[in-house]
Amino acid sequence: MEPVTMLLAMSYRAMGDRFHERLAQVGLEPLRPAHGYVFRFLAEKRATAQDLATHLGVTKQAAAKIVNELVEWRYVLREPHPTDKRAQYVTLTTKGRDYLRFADGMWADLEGEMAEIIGPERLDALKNDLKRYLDHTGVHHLRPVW
Amino acid sequence: MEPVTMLLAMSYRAMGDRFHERLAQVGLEPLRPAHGYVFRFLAEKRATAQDLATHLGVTKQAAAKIVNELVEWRYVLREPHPTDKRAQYVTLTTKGRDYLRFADGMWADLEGEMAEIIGPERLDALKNDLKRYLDHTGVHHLRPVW
DNA sequence: TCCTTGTAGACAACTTGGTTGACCATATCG
DNA sequence: CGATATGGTCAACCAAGTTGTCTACAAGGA
Repeated sequence: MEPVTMLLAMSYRAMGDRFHERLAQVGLEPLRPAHGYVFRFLAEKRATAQDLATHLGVTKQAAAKIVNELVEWRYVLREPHPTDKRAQYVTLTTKGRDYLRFADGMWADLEGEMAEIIGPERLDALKNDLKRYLDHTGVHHLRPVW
Repeated sequence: MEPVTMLLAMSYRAMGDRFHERLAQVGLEPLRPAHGYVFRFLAEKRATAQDLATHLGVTKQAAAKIVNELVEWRYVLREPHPTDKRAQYVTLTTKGRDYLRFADGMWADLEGEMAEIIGPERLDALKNDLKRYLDHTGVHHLRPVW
């Protein structure tokens, strides 16, 4: 029997691949997981590039690159920081918020698909088991660089 | 509730991190997942660099780099192909086989740890559910580049 | 046999997504 | 006010892959 590690990795990959397949079908830019992480972060609070860097667990330079891409693609825009003239806030555009809704819907679809296959009650049990494992091992935040 | 995708990714990462922690403790070279894949492949059959490339799902050049590292670190060695003067077989050294045993033991330990946390019967169910999902989505082989 | 076509492996240049280091302008604290 | 810390940018580097090219050998006809 295959080790759990493999099964976890493969399942994650399977879902991720299906996600990106559909992304490509819709003709969207090739967004990476890190971008999704940025969107979700920005949806909750205003943040500077440095805030994003901290949240993503990368250097500010790496975060700046990501922000640059997203600005070019019109998913986010920079606006002046009200009190700190060095800093700039990064905020979601309408396109950015639309993408986030779209992505959330798709993840939900994929999870629903899984529920159909293994049964909703098994899915629930599975999620609970994984959460208990994570709780025990003390992993609560995950860098989006996988 | 967090989406399954996140939970799968985080659980995989948690196990992987624990694995590499222990690797580092033992003072071994910083082997990546791809290396483990190579070992497991070589343990079963003799293979050329090209065979490995196909198995790993990367170009032969990328496979050649990996083989070079492993040769430097004395985990594998090259020997002439008996019938094809172009090709070379890559075979595990004793050090390579030792590593493989060590790694297998550690993965088993980590799985045992998970069994303790969520219960052996839940672990079993979880693995079965994931397998059913993978079966359904048609993912049977996974490239080690995650 | 020879000749064409295919393939294993090496070498080099490029790409991607990160890193470190240096710097400027502005903030902040004693 | 002055020393020190911090946000953002620029530039150089690195790691792990890619594509493209080349050589030597293999293999299957004509």
